[in-house]
Amino acid sequence: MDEKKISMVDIAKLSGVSIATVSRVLNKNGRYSKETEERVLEVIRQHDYKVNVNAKGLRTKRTQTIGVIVPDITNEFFSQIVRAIERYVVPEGYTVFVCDSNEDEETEGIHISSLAAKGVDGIIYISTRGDVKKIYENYKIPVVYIDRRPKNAGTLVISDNEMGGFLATQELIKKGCRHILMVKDTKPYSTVRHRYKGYAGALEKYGLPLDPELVVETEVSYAAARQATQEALVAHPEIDGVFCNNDMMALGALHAIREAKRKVPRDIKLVGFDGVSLTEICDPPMTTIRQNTDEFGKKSVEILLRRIHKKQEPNVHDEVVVVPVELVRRQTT
Amino acid sequence: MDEKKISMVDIAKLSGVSIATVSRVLNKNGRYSKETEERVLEVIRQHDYKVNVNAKGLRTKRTQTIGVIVPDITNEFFSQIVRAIERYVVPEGYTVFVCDSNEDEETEGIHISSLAAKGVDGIIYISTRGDVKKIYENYKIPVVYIDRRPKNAGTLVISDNEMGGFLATQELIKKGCRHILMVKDTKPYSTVRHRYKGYAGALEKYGLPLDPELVVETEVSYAAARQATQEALVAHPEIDGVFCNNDMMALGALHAIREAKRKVPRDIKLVGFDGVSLTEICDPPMTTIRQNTDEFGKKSVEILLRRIHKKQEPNVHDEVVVVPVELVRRQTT
DNA sequence: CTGTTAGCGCTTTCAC
DNA sequence: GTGAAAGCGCTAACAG
Repeated sequence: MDEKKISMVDIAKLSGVSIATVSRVLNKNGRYSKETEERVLEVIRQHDYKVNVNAKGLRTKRTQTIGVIVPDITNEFFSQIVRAIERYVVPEGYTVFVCDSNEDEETEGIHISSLAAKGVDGIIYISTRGDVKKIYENYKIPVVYIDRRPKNAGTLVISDNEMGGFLATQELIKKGCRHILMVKDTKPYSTVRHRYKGYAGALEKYGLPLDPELVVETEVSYAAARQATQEALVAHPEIDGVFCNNDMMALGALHAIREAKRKVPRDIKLVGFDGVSLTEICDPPMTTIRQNTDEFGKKSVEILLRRIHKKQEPNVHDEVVVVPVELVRRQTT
Repeated sequence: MDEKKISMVDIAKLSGVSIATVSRVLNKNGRYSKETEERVLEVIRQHDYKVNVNAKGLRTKRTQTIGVIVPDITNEFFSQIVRAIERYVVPEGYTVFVCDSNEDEETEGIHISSLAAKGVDGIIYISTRGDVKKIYENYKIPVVYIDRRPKNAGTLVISDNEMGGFLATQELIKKGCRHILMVKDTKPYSTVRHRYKGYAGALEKYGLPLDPELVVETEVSYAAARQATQEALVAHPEIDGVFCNNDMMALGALHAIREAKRKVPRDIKLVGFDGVSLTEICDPPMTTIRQNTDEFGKKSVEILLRRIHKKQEPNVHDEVVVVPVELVRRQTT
């Protein structure tokens, strides 16, 4: 009834071999006969035996486990990344610890040291910090940073944010906008800086002046962006295009524009950033810059696993993978 | 430079005591003097020592780890639950494995056996299955089911879905609706059944007929709900209220109604279900039934930890916690 | 091809 | 109050 969990010793006894042989079969290390293999495997199957990952990890210093730290799992953009990471890592036999930092540096620290204590084989990290401590130096755990680019990050996978800002702004310009408002996040993330750079670059390329009054900073939320846009629209009635730092903010802008009795896209055109699902289902569906979250997952997993398996000396040289973004043209431009 | 990871032996040596003592102060097991404690703790702090959870788990059969299985992490409702679970479990020293089943039964199975192999102390499980295998019987891992109620689930934490259906329908009736369309999910989940029951119950209570033609089943997506609503509106122009199985579907309905040139809430009123963020930011903001995801996390963690700590004999009696829902009145009613 | 054996880092009797 | 020592379940020499 309450038989205790079956272990390798049991399997060994039941199949009449030594535990070493069982271990070899399990790990496909060779040096056993076809028949032994079959017998052992059969016994394992019959008893639904599973190796104890703890014990294994204790010996091998591998846990088949990775940690993922995200700022906010309820943000669809981040949950998409988590999902993509899972998609690529589970088939390789890994399980993922998901840690939500709540955009809080201290919480991040707690998560990191807890992940270290659990002996994760690697970490994928979207950092809230501007400057990251050297996790690899401290814990010898390979880390891949994604999305944001903090100082001291070694390996990272990021979107081509500058190109995104450029494409968004260019789209507005090509559709006839001459006075383009950019609604920026106040946070000093690299993503924000790069998108702004793209915005400025596009203006320059098309010979439009960069009016600092048309660049407003605001907290990254629907409500804040809505209000900021509303105020900007009052102060600068000439605005005929808006580029927002992300989709949620763009939705705020959309509603502010509507409130101001201006028509989208007739009077004012609008582009968001990220490509989350709300851009498809808002009214009208929104033009946006889509980030390739699947590729984020794929690339970061690929690099992390390579490092874990030491095919590449960890953090010997920094590696930066830039994932292309894509303009998704819909009905706000 | 490449000093290997510090272990309990090192701490013991450095503080001039035995490893047994170090272990005792670490676990606050008593039987050591105040001074020893301070000395050991100081050394631990200086060297930023962290216990090896693997080794500890090997001895104690506890990993300070729980698994959470969700159907789709990119669905805000589920990611909110994950977040709430984390919020309550991390302070207790646990880390959570998040597993996305992609609404697929086979994937769920893979996750479960992988979680078992990792030796999680417990599992919180939103199952896609109608009937669940007895995880506790097979693996001796305590499980708390949440949100959905599959057959054979022991302990579970669910919303008062029937009450939700009732409240939604009652709200529509009280605002004057007489022909209320219900857009249901086709899946046979308990949540769907109960919401329907509440809908029917409200109609009955207020003496309105239950017209089977006004109950349509559709895939759970924005697009499907939009189309279903559109068709229903054509077939039944008398419809003056719509209750949807979830918010995403309600948004589809909202747009179908607008497409049909009917005004919300003037001509047709609308209530969703879940209370995700889109209900606040759609236009007009939507009346909905809010599920208390925080309470989901809190209660399920509470019960799970109680079982893990054997304060309660696991699954001896089934326990059902029903979390109240709440009508959030906004501008679609 | 197969078995023996020494630990991995920790908890927990059992002595003192 | 403290230490010695026996494993937890597994891998990886090493010896045959």
